[in-house]
Amino acid sequence: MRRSAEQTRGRILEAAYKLFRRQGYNRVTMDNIAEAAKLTKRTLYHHFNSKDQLLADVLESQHHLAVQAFRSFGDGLSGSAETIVQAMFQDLAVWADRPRWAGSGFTRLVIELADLPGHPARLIARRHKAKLEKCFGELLAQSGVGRPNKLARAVWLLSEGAVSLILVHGDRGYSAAASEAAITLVRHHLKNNGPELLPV
Amino acid sequence: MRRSAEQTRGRILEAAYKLFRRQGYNRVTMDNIAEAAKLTKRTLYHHFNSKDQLLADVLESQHHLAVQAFRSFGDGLSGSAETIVQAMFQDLAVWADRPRWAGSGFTRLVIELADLPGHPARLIARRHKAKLEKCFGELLAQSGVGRPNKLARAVWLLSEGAVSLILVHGDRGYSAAASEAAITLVRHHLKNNGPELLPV
DNA sequence: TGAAGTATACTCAATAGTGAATTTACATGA
DNA sequence: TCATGTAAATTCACTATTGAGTATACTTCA
Repeated sequence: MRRSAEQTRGRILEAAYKLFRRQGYNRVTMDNIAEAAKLTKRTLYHHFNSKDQLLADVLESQHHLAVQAFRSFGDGLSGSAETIVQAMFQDLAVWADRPRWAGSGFTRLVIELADLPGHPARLIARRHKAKLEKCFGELLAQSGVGRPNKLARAVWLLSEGAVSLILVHGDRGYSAAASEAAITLVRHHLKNNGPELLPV
Repeated sequence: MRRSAEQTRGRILEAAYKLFRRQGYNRVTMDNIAEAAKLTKRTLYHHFNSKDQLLADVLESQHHLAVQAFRSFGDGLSGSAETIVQAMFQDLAVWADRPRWAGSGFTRLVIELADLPGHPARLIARRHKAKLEKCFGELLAQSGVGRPNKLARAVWLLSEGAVSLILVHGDRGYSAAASEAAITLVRHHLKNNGPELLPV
């Protein structure tokens, strides 16, 4: 089955991501992944050198998917900064409401590996979060707000906080609270940094 | 050494917390803990039935310590809501600046166990976070602000977000951004909910 | 035929938990 | 006051299992 290599690889990445996202790194075994991808462990090792390597590749591929998803989310919007932020938290609420939701796979894995600063997965996760924050800033810039990156960061903080606290409490109320606080910040920001007539 | 039981137990709890906080649950072994507490694994099992049980007891004891610490933090303050919030983020910045800081042990463990909703450690962590948020609300109430719990939650979200993002990026700039956003929220809140002349 | 892909069946180390014996500190009786 | 019984505290050496990674052989397609 020479031709299916890429396909097999994809199937493994997908199965591995599902498991890592839900159960973290340590509690997922290579056997689990093999079973989920419907092949044997030996085949897994044919495609990936090690568990760490697999994790890194999984995050790399998810990174691209997430950036794409964010871009298409942004393309669907074309309103004020307030509209954008509202849509974002709306999305968060829907996302966090899924049955066995267990937070962002990236955040989860970074935290699990928090004491291993040099781990490749951490570097990828870091790049990922930075990229999304940047994309969000660009989206806000398009809406014409001044100092978009500053606003993006503040809103991003609320969103990350909401993810953490929803996980801890299982209470989606935190999403609404974060949304409200974010809107307040947006309005305040608009007053002080004004919507620029000529977006930079 | 009949009398030292309580002492030994304490030593174990302390050593276990240090390890769990830094390395999470799965990557810490009972042997590690025994070694850190300078005793054998069998003694560990004399004091605690299982690793899960130990984790639960560790969090329980840390919960009490953290609440005490927060209370004494609160007692040292007696200013406006703005002062309180500023002090809080100042504390966060100092805390996160410690050499091998790895975030809040509670958040970390909850996230690691995110897919095990019934785990006793999660219930304790949940109670813990709720309690701290409540204490924070009470502190704000003392400063005379209206709807203190609402403000507390918004600020708390920023603080949790900052912890996450500092962990991901190792960049303390997030603490400053969170602090600034929090101050903005406080001022806005004071304008709309006014400092009540007669604190409820 | 040959190389990519897959399977069976293994190795070796690590780890949660245990069995049984040993030591220690205190309470009690003489 | 001092021997001594006793239960708590501790140790050493073990089991059973799990999990990352591998040796080798078989299969399929170009």
